[in-house]
Amino acid sequence: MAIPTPLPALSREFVNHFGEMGSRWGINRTVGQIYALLFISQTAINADDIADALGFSRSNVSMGLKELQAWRLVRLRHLPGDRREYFDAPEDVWEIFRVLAEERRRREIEPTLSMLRSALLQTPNGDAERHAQQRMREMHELIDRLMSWFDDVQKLAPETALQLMGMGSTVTKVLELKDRLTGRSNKPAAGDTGRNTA
Amino acid sequence: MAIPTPLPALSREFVNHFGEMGSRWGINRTVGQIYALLFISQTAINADDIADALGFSRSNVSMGLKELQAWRLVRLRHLPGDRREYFDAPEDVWEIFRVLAEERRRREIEPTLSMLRSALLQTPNGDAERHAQQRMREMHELIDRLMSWFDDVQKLAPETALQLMGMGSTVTKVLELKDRLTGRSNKPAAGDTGRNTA
DNA sequence: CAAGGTTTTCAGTAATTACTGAAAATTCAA
DNA sequence: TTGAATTTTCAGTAATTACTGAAAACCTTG
Repeated sequence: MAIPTPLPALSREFVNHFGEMGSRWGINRTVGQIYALLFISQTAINADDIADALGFSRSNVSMGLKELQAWRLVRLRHLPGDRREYFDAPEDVWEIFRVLAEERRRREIEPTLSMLRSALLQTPNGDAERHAQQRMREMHELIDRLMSWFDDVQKLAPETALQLMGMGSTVTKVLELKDRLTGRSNKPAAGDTGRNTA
Repeated sequence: MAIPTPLPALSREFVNHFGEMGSRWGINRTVGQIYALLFISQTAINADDIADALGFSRSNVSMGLKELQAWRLVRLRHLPGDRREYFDAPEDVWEIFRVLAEERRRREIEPTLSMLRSALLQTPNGDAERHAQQRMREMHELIDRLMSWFDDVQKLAPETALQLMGMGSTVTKVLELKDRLTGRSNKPAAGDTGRNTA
């Protein structure tokens, strides 16, 4: 179509917001807007329509879609009798969150974990390095715990996980009870990951 | 000192890594390196020493420290008999994580929540907008749940929270038990936040 | 396998962000 | 209050990242 259909006001706001927030989230304006558009769209759309709707060049949309695919946030679809590629965003918002968390972990956390692991294997030279290494150990330990806990939560089915979300205070109570029953301190021994396999 | 003391190899690696990852974490190289240096440092250090150690201009360090203070990741100290400002990073890594999560939430999530809230108040025009609004509702609901759950966890003392981290699978078991006892479905009614106030 | 439709690549350019040095502002002690 | 020590600001420049248009590559099907 020659004159691109302007987005309705509500959608426009949403799309613009994602564009602006993009930089804070580590993606660029284009990518943010494309994702927002796909997220609220009722049907799968093709690259030309996206370019029209958002006023980006076709090549920019192509790159943006590539990045969104790398993030596993959009799916490539094919419509019968149409050679063009259509895209949509998965429906289940919990699943979207899970994928996002997984990708961020892979890109933003794993590299640091592996740097820390290698640093912890080295022999420190002098007092300053010994202290530095100790700090790295503390950081590694924290990330490690956060990650294995996240693994556990991630394994849960969506409904169970959502239910867990609402149980913060309840869980505390359970822990208190457990402590009272077992009458032990919470402090795990050094080197213990603290994970409960029961 | 005229010739800046070169950082020991181990520290150098850590600092460089934080510099490189900085862009993925939404901070720049300078800020990442400054934070890394403070994190592993045994003592508080002043801006000139940071500039020397990392080879940045004094003004760049000043800006970097300002940003780290805005993130509440570093503290300003004063040494008796020295007019210069010294900085250090809080010790407790769990506390650091908490502050970081809080700040990211404020900067990266709250603006979106408030945009969504305002969008949900509007009256949709036509089918497309109605669907778009429904999607926004789903997104809002998810974020809302994640955040109130995070509030709960955040209230816990460090030891308890760390312990919770190790309990993912156990918590699932508790939920299963509860369901078996009460014999009800997990699906909360629409509009229900699902939070358990018990 | 040729042609038309479609997507991707990439070199060049625009826009944004990071960094510096010099100057201004601030702080504190004398 | 002055001035030396220190920090902050900011205009200019460097470096990086985003975006475009044109051309190349990649299909599909006639």
